[in-house]
Amino acid sequence: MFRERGLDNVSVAELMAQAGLTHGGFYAHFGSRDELVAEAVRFALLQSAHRIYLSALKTGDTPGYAKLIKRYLTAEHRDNPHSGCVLASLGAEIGREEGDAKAVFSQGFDELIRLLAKLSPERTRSARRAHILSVISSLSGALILARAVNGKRGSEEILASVRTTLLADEKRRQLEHAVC
Amino acid sequence: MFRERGLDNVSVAELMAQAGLTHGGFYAHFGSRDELVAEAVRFALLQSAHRIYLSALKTGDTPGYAKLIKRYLTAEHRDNPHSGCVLASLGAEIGREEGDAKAVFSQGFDELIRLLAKLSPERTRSARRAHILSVISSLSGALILARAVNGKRGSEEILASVRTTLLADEKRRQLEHAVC
DNA sequence: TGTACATCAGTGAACGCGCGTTCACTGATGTAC
DNA sequence: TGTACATCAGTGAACGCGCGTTCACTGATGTAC
Repeated sequence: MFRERGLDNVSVAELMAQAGLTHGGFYAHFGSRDELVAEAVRFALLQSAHRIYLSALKTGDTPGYAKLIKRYLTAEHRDNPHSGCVLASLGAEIGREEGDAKAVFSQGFDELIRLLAKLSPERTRSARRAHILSVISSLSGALILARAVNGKRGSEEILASVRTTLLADEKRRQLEHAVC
Repeated sequence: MFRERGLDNVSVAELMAQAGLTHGGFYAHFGSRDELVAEAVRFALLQSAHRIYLSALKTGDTPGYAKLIKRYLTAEHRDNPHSGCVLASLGAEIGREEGDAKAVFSQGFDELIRLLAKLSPERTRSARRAHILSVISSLSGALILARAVNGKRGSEEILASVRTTLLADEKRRQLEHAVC
């Protein structure tokens, strides 16, 4: 619900109703709404990390990041923020948060990068991190813009453009590696 | 104020107080809060477009997009969302909006891309658009992540990594152009 | 097996609060004569 | 130049509403004896 509507637009009552309960019982499970937000961010980030990593695992001769790029930048992902990447749906809002949510995000994000860095073909650890950070930035930025734009045409153009450009960049990168 | 706190976290009263007025007078200027939000998005987008274009204009032998990348991915930009790029600060929230704000954003975004596409060295119009869309996605995504992460170290790593990777990608792209 | 009691998730009314919006009113400004 | 009036941005109290949180209470479940 948070990923779909934003951190501010989900009330405790709605959320409890969705769980089939009434609002009062909420505080038997969480000390405050903020506490739940932090927990939700942790869960969504772990879920995203898990799925991103799985979809980026190499199979056959397709490099991991190529699969990641192709699966991330789809109309289906764009249209289903509720189950999609939390970086794209809540990243900006988490940046404005000050409490636990931001700390939880930071830690989870670092774990995600560490995980994904293993899939980069770069030679040094820092180069692998830089590579992955760049890919992740492109992907989340593109998804955000694809969601912000009105109308299918412009939205698809963003997804397709970034997908193509990113894959071409990765190919050139590989070529350079092969030459050197 | 919207770019700094998000579309939901600015009240009409606060906003009017900031303008040195009382809240009641608001409706002598806008029909509703939503109307103001749309107007604010239009203003911020025009401002961003203007500044991005100016900073991306070629000077001497530095390509336009290289300057854009270097100026966009700075700690100063990260720490000043109130005057910064609206794609990064409000993109995700605009994606959830349904009314005028989204329509206004879509139109302004298309104008921004058309403007920036002129600075791309690609040969065809669609290749220029694709190139610019990819750069803009990377930049806004990176800035969002740099803001979401807690602590200077991780945040600087994101900015530096994406800056370096993007500039290297652009160099490879140029090289390929020179060879072909 | 049966009884008394403790625990605690869940209920639903109530709270104080800040929100967007309305509205009767004010008072400075500009216009008509 | 002076007077009467219209206009309208701005004021501030009031509205209905939904919010996060509290709290006395319920009732099912598990434990002690």
